[in-house]
Amino acid sequence: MSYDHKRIEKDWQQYWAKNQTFKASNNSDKPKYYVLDMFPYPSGAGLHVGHPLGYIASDIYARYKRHKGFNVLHPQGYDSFGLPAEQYAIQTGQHPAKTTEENIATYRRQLDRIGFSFDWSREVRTSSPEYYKWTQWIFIQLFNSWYNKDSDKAEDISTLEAIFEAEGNKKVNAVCDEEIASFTAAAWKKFSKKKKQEILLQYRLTFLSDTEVNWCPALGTVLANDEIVNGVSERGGHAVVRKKMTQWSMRISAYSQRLLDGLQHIDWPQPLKDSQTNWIGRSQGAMVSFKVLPNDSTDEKGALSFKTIEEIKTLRLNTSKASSMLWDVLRKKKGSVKFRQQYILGDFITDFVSFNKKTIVEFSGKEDEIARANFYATEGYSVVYITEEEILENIDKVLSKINNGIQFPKIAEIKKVAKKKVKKEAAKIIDVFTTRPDTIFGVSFMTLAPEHELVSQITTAKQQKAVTAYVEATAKRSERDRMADVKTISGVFTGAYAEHPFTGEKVQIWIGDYVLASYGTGAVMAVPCGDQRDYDFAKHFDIDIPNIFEGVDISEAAHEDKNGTKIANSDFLNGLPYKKAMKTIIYELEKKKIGYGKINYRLRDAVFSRQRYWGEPFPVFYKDGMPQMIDTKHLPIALPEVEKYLPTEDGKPPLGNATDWAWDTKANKVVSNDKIDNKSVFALELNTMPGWAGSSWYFNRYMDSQNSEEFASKEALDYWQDVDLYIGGSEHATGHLLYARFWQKFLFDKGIVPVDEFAKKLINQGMITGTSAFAYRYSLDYSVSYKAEDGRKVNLVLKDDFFISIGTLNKKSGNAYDLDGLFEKAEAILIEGLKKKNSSEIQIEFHQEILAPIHADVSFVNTSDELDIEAFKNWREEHKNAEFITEENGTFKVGREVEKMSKSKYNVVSPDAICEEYGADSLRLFEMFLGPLEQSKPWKTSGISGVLSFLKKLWKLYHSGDDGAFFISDEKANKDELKTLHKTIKKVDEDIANFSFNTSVSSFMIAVNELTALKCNKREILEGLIVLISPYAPHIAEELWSKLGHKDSIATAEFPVFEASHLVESSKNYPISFNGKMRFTLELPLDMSKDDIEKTVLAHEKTKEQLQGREPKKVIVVPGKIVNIVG
RNA sequence: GCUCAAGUGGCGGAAUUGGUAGACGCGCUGGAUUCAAAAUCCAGUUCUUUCGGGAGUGUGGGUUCGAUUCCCACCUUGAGUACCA
Repeated sequence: MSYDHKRIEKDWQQYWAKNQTFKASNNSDKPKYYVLDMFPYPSGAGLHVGHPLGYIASDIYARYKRHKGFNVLHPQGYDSFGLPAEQYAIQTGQHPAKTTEENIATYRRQLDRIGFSFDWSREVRTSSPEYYKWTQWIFIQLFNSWYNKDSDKAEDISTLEAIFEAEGNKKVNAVCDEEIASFTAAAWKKFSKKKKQEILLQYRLTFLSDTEVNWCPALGTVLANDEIVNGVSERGGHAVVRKKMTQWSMRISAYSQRLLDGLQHIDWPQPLKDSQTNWIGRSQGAMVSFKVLPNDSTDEKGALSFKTIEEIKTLRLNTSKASSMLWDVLRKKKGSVKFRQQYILGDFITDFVSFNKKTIVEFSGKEDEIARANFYATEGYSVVYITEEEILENIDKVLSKINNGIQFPKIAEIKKVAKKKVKKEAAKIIDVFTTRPDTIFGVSFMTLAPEHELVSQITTAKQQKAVTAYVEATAKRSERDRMADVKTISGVFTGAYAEHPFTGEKVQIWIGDYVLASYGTGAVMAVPCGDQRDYDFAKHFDIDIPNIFEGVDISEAAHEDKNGTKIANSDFLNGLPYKKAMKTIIYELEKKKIGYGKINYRLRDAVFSRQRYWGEPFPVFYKDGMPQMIDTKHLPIALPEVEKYLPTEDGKPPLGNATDWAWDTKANKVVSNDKIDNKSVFALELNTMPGWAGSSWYFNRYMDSQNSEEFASKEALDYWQDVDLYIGGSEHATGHLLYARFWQKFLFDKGIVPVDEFAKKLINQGMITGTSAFAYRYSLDYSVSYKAEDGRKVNLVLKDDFFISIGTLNKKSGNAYDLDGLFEKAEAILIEGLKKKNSSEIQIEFHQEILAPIHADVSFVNTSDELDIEAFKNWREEHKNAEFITEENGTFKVGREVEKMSKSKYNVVSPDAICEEYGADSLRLFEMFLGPLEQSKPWKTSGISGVLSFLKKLWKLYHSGDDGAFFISDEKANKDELKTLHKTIKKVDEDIANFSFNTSVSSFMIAVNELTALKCNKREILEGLIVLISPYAPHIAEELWSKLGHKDSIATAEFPVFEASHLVESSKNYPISFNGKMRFTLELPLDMSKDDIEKTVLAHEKTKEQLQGREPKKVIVVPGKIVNIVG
């Protein structure tokens, strides 16, 4: 009976499904073990052989742990919200849920075929309402929480309200918006309900704010930082621009330090930890305040000159094209909204104003913007800023922006502006963050980001023009441009000066785009002698470079090394090394109240809104412009049906197309938009959650995935605790893996989960790349000219394509293949043809020889790299008549190159085809055998024959009867057989502990080869052997196990126990080396003494031969290991 | 630029508390079986050689009786990051 993988694998897969062999129990006497894979996004293309690599590894581990007596949780599910299904919906109109459902079915079929031991009863799908009910629930928990820095954890918002009630917000130490005005308990009590909500919103862990976001116009959505690669969208490579929008954000920054600290307690790959550390970007330093000196000439920054009625009339006539376009639309606005153009309000002329809606529409970038904004704010107007470009680009969007502004007046902005007004009246201060406050005496200028709010206020009249031009130029430059030329130094002097806080000297204030508005305070104190960028800037603009380092030459470059140098020319810091100087200066700054020690993080709060359809809807409605959470007992808020999946015409997200998307607070259900009255029925949030929402907590849901009452029961959470082993790709380092850690810490703070890190150990599996096949096309152009009978000269241009086999190609020297034979042939054909035309003078000219590699589908290539020419010809019309120049033996060899596995490169190999031809066990073994799990390695189908023949040999060991019948002897095993078995047990135990699966496979091969040589068919050996192999090749293992007479699945059979006694040897084959080079070996007893070994070796004739009469200088004997003779 | 990882036969890779480099497999070569092919089995396969041997783990140094393994410098490749003050 021969090995029939198809029958065996089908039978056992059915058996496992029927008996629920891998269903994990939530209570067991066994110790628990949780093995998790990163769940897949079910794409339309299905799986290729690269995808299951990690799943196979985790499955082997899970099965191994079951053999070792653990209660194993090994679940699987789908991260099924996402862009591709939505893009497909936009193109075809097919509902993303349907596409997703179909793709999941394909995935499931493919996964089942590989024989994974998943507990499918716990499957989750992020897009199913039963699941996202709890994603919404977590969102509400975040909304109802604030971060208390004193207790260093998230707390319920009610504790914050209690504090406000009792003592106002002065003593509150929270992670919150930076600009919150302080208030007393009495003031708090007097605030309106709305005002209270506004204030609380600034403290919540998920909050609404106007943030600069990465807007991708092509995708019509906002992207997170980690979704942008090289300045373009990760998906599709579309341009990304900065844009201000009202968005939900997650206050992940509150957890910066804890996310950093937590890394020390988890066993994750160092490169991954490094990249998270890098992403969080902690830097220790100090905040320092610099006072801006008043400008010498104060007249030019004063109020606006008043304009006469005549002037205004002229203004109205001379409006720009964009302005008149907008006015044309605004004047027609229906209902209560009535706009006026160029209307005087106080000292200012508004662009457009609506009195009854208290809304002003202004073109951005007015010179007196701050003064205006202050005035408008104090008068209670909300301002919508627009630009000419926006109008010209899409006037409908501008209109919807204005509508939005009317509907939801921007509270935050009014507040900020109001505060700015207060600030403006006081002395202007530039705050900077620096990691080197110890170099403060080396400050010779300051640089502000062009976007810095003070720029417009401090610039002198003389510099105004240059500064405005520079600010505008920078704003226009895309992120990509700015990134592309890092080398160019640019900047402009503002004309203003700051006062050095210690020396009192005047320090020039510049603006420059090397300072980023989004990091620190958007301003730096420049120390050219200690920072290369400041140095370059100073050199470029000829600014002083004072040296404050003892005995360091700074004539060529800045001195950035902080250790081993002492500070000089720095008053009280003179002679101090870095660490002491840091301490001293921070002490001085704090004493003078002009600064303080501070730790800064690069990690930004995460934008949580997406303008998409296929994502979790927010459980949020808007009342009086303020977001309100829907009571958790009414969850889930199901995704509404829409007719179109694109954004609406007025620029709202796709959910704006839904007709039933309003919340009835009396009936507590979603109702038709018609019913919105803003009394009891309100508009629901139109954004959806980002892709990372559902994946940030799914590992907890698996513990109790069918629970409809709770996120997961306390018992389940307490039992499973956390993931013991998590396997997935390294591409999620700063996305999923950071967000998931953040949510876990939050849930831990709230007492919902028992641990604050969700995965103890994580392994990044490498990528399996494809091996593309190439046929080389030789393109030949030749022109023929001849004189026809009538005397006319005729030119013919002909073209021929040939494919050349790589072997033939390589045999030829030089860079081009010698095509003499072909030319002759072509010539003959032509001449033959032309003769018929009775031409006399024929000239043939060969023009071009182009050699181009063409991808050939890897399925046309056999194990010896030979192309199936017929299949290749039929594949593409243009190759149908091409000629093939083959090897001498008539075969056609393709060229090979390793590339990423992708459809467009025709190198994708599907696991289905492999399972069909070689079987799932072969696939599993081969993927492991390819190389170390964490390494990326190329797939080459030809290699799989090795593991298949291993399985056949294994099968034969158990079928040594006549005609290959199953035959096992109950005889006692001999020493050699036991040695082979126990050697293998030891190796496999070690390998699995080190996740070195590739070497276990080779030790199985060695074991089977040895046992075959020993003609071993003994139960004592073969029962143990098959349990060893079962995690790797479970189907054949089950089959042989049942043939051995077992009624139960092999899944929980006890793993054989290693006994060292079987490996004890009595002698050792010593390598005898001379000067470290091994020359021969010598079999000696292991209990021989050092001296005896030395004597025996030196007496050996081969030693004498090697020494050729010389006396050995030294003899090194390491018993049991080696003998080395130094001559 | 910075950070990290890795460089070993024709190919995937094995060997590190420093101790026989190339396990295991692919491919290739020869042979057996076969009318033939597939499958299977046997032998060989780092390079070089005057068949005694010699050289050899990216390059150049160093430590050591002994280095793929440890140290220093450099080169190459891959990944991440990008003016982070």
